Amino acid sequence: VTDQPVDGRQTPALDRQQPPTIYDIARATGFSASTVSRALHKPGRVGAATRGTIQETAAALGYRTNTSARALLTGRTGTFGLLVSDITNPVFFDLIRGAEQVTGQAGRTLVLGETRGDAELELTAASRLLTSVDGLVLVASRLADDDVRRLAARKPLVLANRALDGVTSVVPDAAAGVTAVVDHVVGLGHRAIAFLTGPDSWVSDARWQQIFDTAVARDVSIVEIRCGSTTVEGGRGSLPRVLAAGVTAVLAYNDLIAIGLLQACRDEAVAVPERLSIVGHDDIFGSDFTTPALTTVRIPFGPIGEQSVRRLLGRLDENEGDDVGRLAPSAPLGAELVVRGSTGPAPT
Amino acid sequence: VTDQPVDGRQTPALDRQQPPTIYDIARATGFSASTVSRALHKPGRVGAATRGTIQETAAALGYRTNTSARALLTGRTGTFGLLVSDITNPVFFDLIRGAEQVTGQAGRTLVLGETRGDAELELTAASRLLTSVDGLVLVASRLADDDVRRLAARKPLVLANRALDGVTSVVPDAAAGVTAVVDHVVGLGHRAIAFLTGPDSWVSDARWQQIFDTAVARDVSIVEIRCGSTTVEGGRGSLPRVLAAGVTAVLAYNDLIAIGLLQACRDEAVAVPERLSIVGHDDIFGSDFTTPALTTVRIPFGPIGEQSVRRLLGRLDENEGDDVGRLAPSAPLGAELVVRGSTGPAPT
DNA sequence: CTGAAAGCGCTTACAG
DNA sequence: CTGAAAGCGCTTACAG
Repeated sequence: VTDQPVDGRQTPALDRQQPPTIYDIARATGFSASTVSRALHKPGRVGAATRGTIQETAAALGYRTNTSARALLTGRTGTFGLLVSDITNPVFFDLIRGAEQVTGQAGRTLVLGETRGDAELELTAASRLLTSVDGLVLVASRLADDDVRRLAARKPLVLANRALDGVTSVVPDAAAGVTAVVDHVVGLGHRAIAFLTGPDSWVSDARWQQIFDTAVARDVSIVEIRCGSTTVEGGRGSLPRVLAAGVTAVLAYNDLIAIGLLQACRDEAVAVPERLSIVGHDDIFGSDFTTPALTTVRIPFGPIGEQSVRRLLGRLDENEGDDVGRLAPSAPLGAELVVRGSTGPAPT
Repeated sequence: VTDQPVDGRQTPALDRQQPPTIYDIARATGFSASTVSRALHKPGRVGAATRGTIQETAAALGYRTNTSARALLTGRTGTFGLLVSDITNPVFFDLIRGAEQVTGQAGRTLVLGETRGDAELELTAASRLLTSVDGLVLVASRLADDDVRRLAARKPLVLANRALDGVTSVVPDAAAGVTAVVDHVVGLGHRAIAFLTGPDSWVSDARWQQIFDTAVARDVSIVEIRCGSTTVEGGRGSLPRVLAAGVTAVLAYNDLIAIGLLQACRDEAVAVPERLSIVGHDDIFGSDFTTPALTTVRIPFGPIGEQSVRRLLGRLDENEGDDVGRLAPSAPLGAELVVRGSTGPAPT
C-alpha cells in the first residue's frame, strides 16, 4: 500500500534489479518461506492447491533458486569437476562430451579444468576444484598415487583412464585392443614389430607391457622405440630410428605419432603399407583423413566419460544412503580394432 | 578439555570431516572471525604480525574459503559460463581452451555447457547457467535476437562468433579471409566458382554475402550449392552437384565439407587440384592430414575465446566502478589464408 | 499441511 | 588495527 506501482498489472519482478527470492513468493502468495521452499523442492509435503499457487507465482516472477544459498546450507553445489591435461587433445573430446551429457541429464553442471600436463598444476587445480564441487573426475591424471588418494578422501573422486587401488577408476579394456592389433599384424606375416612409446604415464607403461607380452607369446620380435614427444612432430622425427630397427610394422602409442610417421614416410617415399605397416591408437578425429587411412584401435572415450560421471553420481547416492542399485549398468568399455589402409601384408 | 586427543601435536583439522572455517582459525589464533576474513582477503587492513599468524594457521589447517558462502553474500560466484552448440566440434577446441585459460588466469572457474544445436535447449541452458555464474559467453548462438538481448540484460554476456547490435560481440575479421581466398583462386585462373553452403546461421549468411560480393567485384561467376549437412558426409554427397555446376573451384563453408568433397573426388578419380580446386574454412585439427593437404582459411579461435572472457572481465570491472582502462588490448582477430595442396591452376 | 526459528560460512558497515 | 553484530537466501528439524 506504500510504494507499489499504481498499475496493478505490473509485476514487481520487472522493475527489480535483484532476482526474486522465496520471500518475494511468500509475500505474493501469503504463505511462509518454509512452505514456499517445500512447494518448490519437496512437492509431496505440501497441499496440492498451495503447491499450485506457489509454483505459478514462482514461474510468473521468474524465480530461480539461488544455488549459492542452497549450497551453503546443504554442502552440495550441484556441480561436478572434470580435470584434463589438455582440452584441445582430440582424445578427450568425446570423453568431455560424454561427461557433460550425463552431468546435464542429472540436472547438474560440469566445471572444466585444464592442467597443461603439469602434475604440480594438476594438484593445485584439483584441490581448488574439489572445494567448490560435489565430485571430481581426473582424466589421465599424472598425480602421484598418494596425492590422488588424499584428494579422494575429501570428496567423491573418479579416475578416468587410469587405475589405482582403492580409488574408483574407469579404464577401457585395453588388453583386447592390443591383442587384436598384434594378432592382426602377425596375421599379415610381420615378424619384427616396434612400439613407438608415449610419455611416462600409467597408460603408456601398461600398453607397452601388454604389447610386449603378447608379442613374446606369439613368438615375434618386439622392440621399443622412444618417441621424443607424443605429437605429429614426434612421429615424424622417429622414422630414421624405425627404419634402422629393421621392423616391418610399427605400433604407435597414439594416432598423432602414427600420422606423423605416415607423413614422414610420404616425404621419404617409404611405401605404406607395402614396405611399412603403421597402426595408431585411439581413433581420434581426423585419423581417417590420411592417405592411406590409419588402421587404429578405437577407445570408447565417450562411454568412459559417461561412466565416470555415473560413478560419481553413484557415490553421491551412496553417501546419502540412497538406493545404489539403480546405478545404470556399465556400458562395455572394450577397445576395438579398426582396420583401414595403413596396414598390409609384410614385405617378402 | 573434553574430547580432545591426548596427543597435543595432532591438529584438529585431521580428525574432522568438515573442512575448517574462519571460526576454526579464529579460535586457533585468538582473533575474531572478522579479522581472519580481512587477513585472508584484504591483507592491507590488518596488522602485519596478525596477518602472518592468521595466514600461517590457515595454511596449516588447510583452510579454503567456502565459495558458496562468499557468493551468497557478494552475489559473485567467481565463475563464468561458456555455451557451445557442440563440444566435439573441432572448430571450438581452441576457443574453449582460450576461454579456459584466461578464466583460470583471472582466478576464476569456467563452466561448460552444450546445446546440441537446439535453440530452445540453448535458451533454457543459457538461462539456467546465467543464474549461477558471473558472466556468460555464447558461442555461435542460434538464439533469436530478442532472447539474446533479454539474457544480456540480466548479467554480463558476450557473443562469440556472432554480431548483434547492443550486445558485446567478438567476431573474427572474416572479410579479409574471404577476400584473400577469392583472390587466391582468381589469381590461379579460375573463372567459375561455387560456394558450398553451411547451415542457416549468421556466420553462414555473412560468409556467402562476402563471397558473392567479392566474386562479382572480380567479375567471375559464382553459384551457391546447398549442402545437406555441414559434415564430411554432406561434403561427400555434394560432388555430383559440384560437377554438374561446371565450376573449377569450390569454396566450402567449412573444412569438414571440404574434406568430404576431397574424399569423394578421390573415390571418383576426380583429380585435385588438377581438375578441381577445393578450399576449406577454419583450419580445423586434421585439415592437414589429407592428401593433398587442404587449402583453407585460418580463424583465430583461440584469441576469440580469450578475448570473449576478457570482455566479460572488463564488464565486471565496469560494474564495480573499477579501472576499465586496464583491459588488455584486443589481439588481432583477422582471418588468414593457408595455402596448401588442394588448390592449383585452373584446368585449361 | 504449515509456520517460526535457527543456522550454513562468510563479509561488511559500524563502533571503538 | 580489531571486534560484535547483522544479514546474504535457503533448508530443516521442531512445533502445532
